[in-house]
Amino acid sequence: MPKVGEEHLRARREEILGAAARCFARAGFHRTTIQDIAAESGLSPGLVYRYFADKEAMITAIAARWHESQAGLLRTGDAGTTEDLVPGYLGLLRSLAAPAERERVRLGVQIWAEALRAPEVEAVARAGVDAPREVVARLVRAAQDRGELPAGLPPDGLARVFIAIYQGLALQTAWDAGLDNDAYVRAVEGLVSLLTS
Amino acid sequence: MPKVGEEHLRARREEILGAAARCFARAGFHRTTIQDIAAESGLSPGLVYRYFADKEAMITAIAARWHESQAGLLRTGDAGTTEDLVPGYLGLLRSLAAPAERERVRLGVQIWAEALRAPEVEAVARAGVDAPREVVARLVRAAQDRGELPAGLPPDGLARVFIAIYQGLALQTAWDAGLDNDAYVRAVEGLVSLLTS
Amino acid sequence: MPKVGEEHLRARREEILGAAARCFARAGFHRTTIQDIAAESGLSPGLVYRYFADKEAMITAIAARWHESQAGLLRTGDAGTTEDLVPGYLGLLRSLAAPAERERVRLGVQIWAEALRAPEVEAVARAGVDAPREVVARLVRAAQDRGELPAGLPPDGLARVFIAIYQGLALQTAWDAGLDNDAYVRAVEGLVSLLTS
Amino acid sequence: MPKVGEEHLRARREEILGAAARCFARAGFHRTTIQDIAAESGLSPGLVYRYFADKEAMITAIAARWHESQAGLLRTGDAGTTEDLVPGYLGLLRSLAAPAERERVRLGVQIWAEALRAPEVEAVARAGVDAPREVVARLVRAAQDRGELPAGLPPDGLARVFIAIYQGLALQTAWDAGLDNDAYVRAVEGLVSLLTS
DNA sequence: AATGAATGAGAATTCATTCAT
DNA sequence: GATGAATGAATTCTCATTCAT
Repeated sequence: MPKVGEEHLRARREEILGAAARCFARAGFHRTTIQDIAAESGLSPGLVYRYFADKEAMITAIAARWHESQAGLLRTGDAGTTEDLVPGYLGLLRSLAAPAERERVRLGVQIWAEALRAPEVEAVARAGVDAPREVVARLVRAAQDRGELPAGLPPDGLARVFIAIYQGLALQTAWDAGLDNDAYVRAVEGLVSLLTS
Repeated sequence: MPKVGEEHLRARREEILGAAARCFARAGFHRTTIQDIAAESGLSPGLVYRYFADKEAMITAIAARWHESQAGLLRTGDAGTTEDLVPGYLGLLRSLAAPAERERVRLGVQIWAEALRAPEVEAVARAGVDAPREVVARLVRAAQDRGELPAGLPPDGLARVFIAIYQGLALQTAWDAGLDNDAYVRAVEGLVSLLTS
Repeated sequence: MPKVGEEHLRARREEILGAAARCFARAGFHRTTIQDIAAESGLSPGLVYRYFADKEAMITAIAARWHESQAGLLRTGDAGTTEDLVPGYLGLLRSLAAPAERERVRLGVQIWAEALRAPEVEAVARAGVDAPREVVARLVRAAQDRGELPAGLPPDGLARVFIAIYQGLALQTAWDAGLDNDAYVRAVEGLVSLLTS
Repeated sequence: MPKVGEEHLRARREEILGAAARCFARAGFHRTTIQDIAAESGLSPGLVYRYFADKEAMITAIAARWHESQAGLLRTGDAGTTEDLVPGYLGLLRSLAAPAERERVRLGVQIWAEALRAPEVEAVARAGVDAPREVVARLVRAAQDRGELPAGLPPDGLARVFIAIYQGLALQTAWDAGLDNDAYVRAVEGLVSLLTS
């Protein structure tokens, strides 16, 4: 009986998504064929379609997976006070330099572009930005109330700026893996310490 | 005699690129067909190939054109002192909210992703970032020498951060044309004034 | 002991054929997948192949089954004299209007078309027409001998005409379940009574 | 300039439809591939799609074409009085035996089956039956008024019976090109002369 | 016997590119 | 130069059939 457990199904799905992520990171969504993904995952093309309705669905799943893991990274630094937040954020920026993150970073940029055309991907991308933005904005407001941050700064705008600093670094890293991540992070650190002093 | 031909050639090329830019911004590089571009420009598909070797060449040309116009925007605020630079930079951020910029912004995001796969596009994109980065880094260094900026900050890193703040806003604007550009710019303004005070 | 196996085998086969008939009547031979038939019969796709060599074999079996049940209907009115035959024939025409016959009628039209390409189906279809044709022709000849039918009519041709009148009604009913079956049968009745008077 | 006249377009379309008709008559709609049609018409697969949106559209066009030519045949015998109609009808029946009609007849049967699944084909098939039915019914009514046909027969039913006699002969001819068309027609002739005497 | 996951050949369709006119 | 018809390779997706369990 090839009846297979729930977890096997899930594992298979992950296997395919992993292969797809590697292909997509390497060649982009549109230059990657289903055959490529099948070959990369060691499966047959037909089988891929038992797990995903079509290529579009795979792209959406990849985007969702990407933002989930992103959310996981964010939660690491998700304490509650600004002081705890800052080291987490800087760590997040530093992590972009890790060679293991190369695939993720490249994938992220492709997803950003894809979000402009695929509404499902857009929804996922937007949610992936909105959630942390709201968290950060709330923390900024709290810090302003405590007098730890200048009162004049719009919390939402500031949150967006910090997200942009992350996005821009990701983009620049995707283009040039050898960029000086440390100089970047130190510049950000300097800015933040000006803010909180 | 060859002058006219040259001019005409150039004009035609621009015409086609304009049509291509509209198509690409709308549907992305890979969902846009040569037939779409021909239709949008009012020419025949065959004629497009007299001006561009292939689709790849059109994408590269679009990317180059994009970074050229970007450079043009940057030059506006390219005075020499930090004080002149800041209003220009803030103006640049504000300009992203203009409806007329919508196409440019969307196109930019697509180019960022394309740069990951097409070396020619990557070269163009990298140059488009490196040039302003060096300009800004030089200005930062000068300002640090004059004591107008804290000495501890790595000029290159700081330049990258400002570029990231632009890129991230562009990305967020591409996704959501209705975002609060003003709040963003005020947050950046706050950061900058902390820096320069 | 083999009796039970035999019975079971036959029953299973019938079960599958019933499911296949429903699917085929609904969607045609070529738009119906083995998976559809498996789902409709509550079995697994693999199991279907223990009872039929391939899809072709199922279609042939369906055609055979159809003509068998058709033969059963014909036998009802298969007495021996023309007088007994006529009510049976008219009853057969009337039966086409029954909602329960809808599936059979639709299936029949599909089989007619399939017979043009599959020699096995053709053989079955031809036999299904030839047998009643010969019966009717024989009866016509007998009636002509008894002087109950005009002598000049070719018995075989007339038999074919009556078959055509059935086939055509079946076809028209398959297209439009709401057609006026009664008017049709009364017209046929009129024709027949002219013949036999 | 490969700009091509309207008539060339039309001719090309007819060319493709002709090739498709041959393929469809031979192998049925679903065993015929677009490649087959392209090969049969001496064109490339891609070109077929400049003339037809998809395979479905080709099938519908084939069905429409079939019924148009059918209507042409009918008009031949479309005089106005029953007396003129009868020879035309008998001629129509006889024409089914012509070898040149073999393709048409086989195609017709496939269309009948296809009409059960494709609404567009159904509409075409229904119109192809309804129009002559109404014509015949009107003529029957007129003949009844003139006392040339028995008054008791339902005109519409009788018209359907004559259509069925045609359809059934077509079907039987499709299966067996060698059937005795003459015997069939003489039987019909006998029936008709009983009716009108 | 039974399952249903897995296979992979095959079919429809698209579209970059060419080329006859 | 210009056209747009024509090409055909490439790609997505389906589904009959097999096979490990």
